[in-house]
Amino acid sequence: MRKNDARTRVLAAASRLFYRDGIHAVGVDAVAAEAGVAKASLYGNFGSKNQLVVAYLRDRDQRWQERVDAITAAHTAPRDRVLALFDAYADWITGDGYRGCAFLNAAAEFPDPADPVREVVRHHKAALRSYLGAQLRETPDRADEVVLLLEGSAAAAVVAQDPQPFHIARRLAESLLA
Amino acid sequence: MRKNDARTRVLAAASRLFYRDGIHAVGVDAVAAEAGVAKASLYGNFGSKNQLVVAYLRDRDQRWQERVDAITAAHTAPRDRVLALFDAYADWITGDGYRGCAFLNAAAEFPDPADPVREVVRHHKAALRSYLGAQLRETPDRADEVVLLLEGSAAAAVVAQDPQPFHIARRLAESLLA
DNA sequence: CAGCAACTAGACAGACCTGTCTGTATGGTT
DNA sequence: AACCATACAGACAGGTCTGTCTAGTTGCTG
Repeated sequence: MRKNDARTRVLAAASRLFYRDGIHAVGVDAVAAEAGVAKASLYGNFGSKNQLVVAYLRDRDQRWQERVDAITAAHTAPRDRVLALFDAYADWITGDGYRGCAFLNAAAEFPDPADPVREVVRHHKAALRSYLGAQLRETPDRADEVVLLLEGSAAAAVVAQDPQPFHIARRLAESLLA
Repeated sequence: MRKNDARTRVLAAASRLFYRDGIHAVGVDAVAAEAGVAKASLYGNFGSKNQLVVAYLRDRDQRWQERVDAITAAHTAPRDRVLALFDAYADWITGDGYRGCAFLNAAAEFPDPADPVREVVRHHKAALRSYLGAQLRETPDRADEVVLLLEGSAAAAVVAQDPQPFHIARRLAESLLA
């Protein structure tokens, strides 16, 4: 087996299970089985379940940044880029298995603000704010408002099980950025 | 001990612990101990932990409705009533122990949309939508937008540990309702 | 070819979980 | 006064959790 292959597969399995079922609800045995990997390899690579959770969120943050970059590349005007984000979020719920923002879900399961998990969550949200701030640098207040619309629609879509919140948010964002 | 006293105390203890630490992280022994009640009384009154969780959320929903009614009573104009909601939310985070919306947190811990827990969550959000719809019945689109702003700011405030999201959302709501 | 790092399966300890059960005490109602 | 629903404390069963450990296997590298 190639070096770090076990690590990669554990991370992929953790991402699927933690996101789908919730973090506390998934044991390390389940992650190892889903990855097709021995538990010792999981502990050898990550040290503890908590560190695996942090790695899972960091990985997800990185993949999210890459997706945002891909969306950015397809448009030039800041306004189009931001609106494309709403479309991407709406597409996200259309494919099944939508469970909302993995970072907000993790924050719900880890109450202590000093927990390393919460630091990753803050980092992710800061990155979102930073991206929007860069796109809308001439109207910084708009960036904060768009963040609220994105977070709100992601949360509302979980309950509604429907992309409509994204459509409402997008329409509102359109008029905000007019 | 008076009839149903144990039930009331269990519900109060569950509300404290489930909200503060998360539902999966709190065992029934901890709830019984916090309530100063025997575990058999807990099971006699609620049947199972899952049913206790449902009762906890229903109770919270009811208390929330009462608070909203109190806020409503202090204002007459629909616009003032809605804006007062944002103020109440901002006050909420100012007192410590803020952990966001208990219903969104519960939804994060109970992934199955068919779970009774999720039904209570949908009921709560429908009540919020219904309240705003009644206040803003002449501009129903505004109601959906205000819901997004409230949900978004509640979620963002958890991560930020700061009432600023509520201020931003309130400012945006003000201009929406102008 | 030898050695080493990373993998494998699986048993194990110790803690915690939910839910049940036994047996006793107590307060309100008839 | 007698009864009964409800409360109590706490042991218990059966399962799952995290994390460790043993022992054997595989595959790259010098």
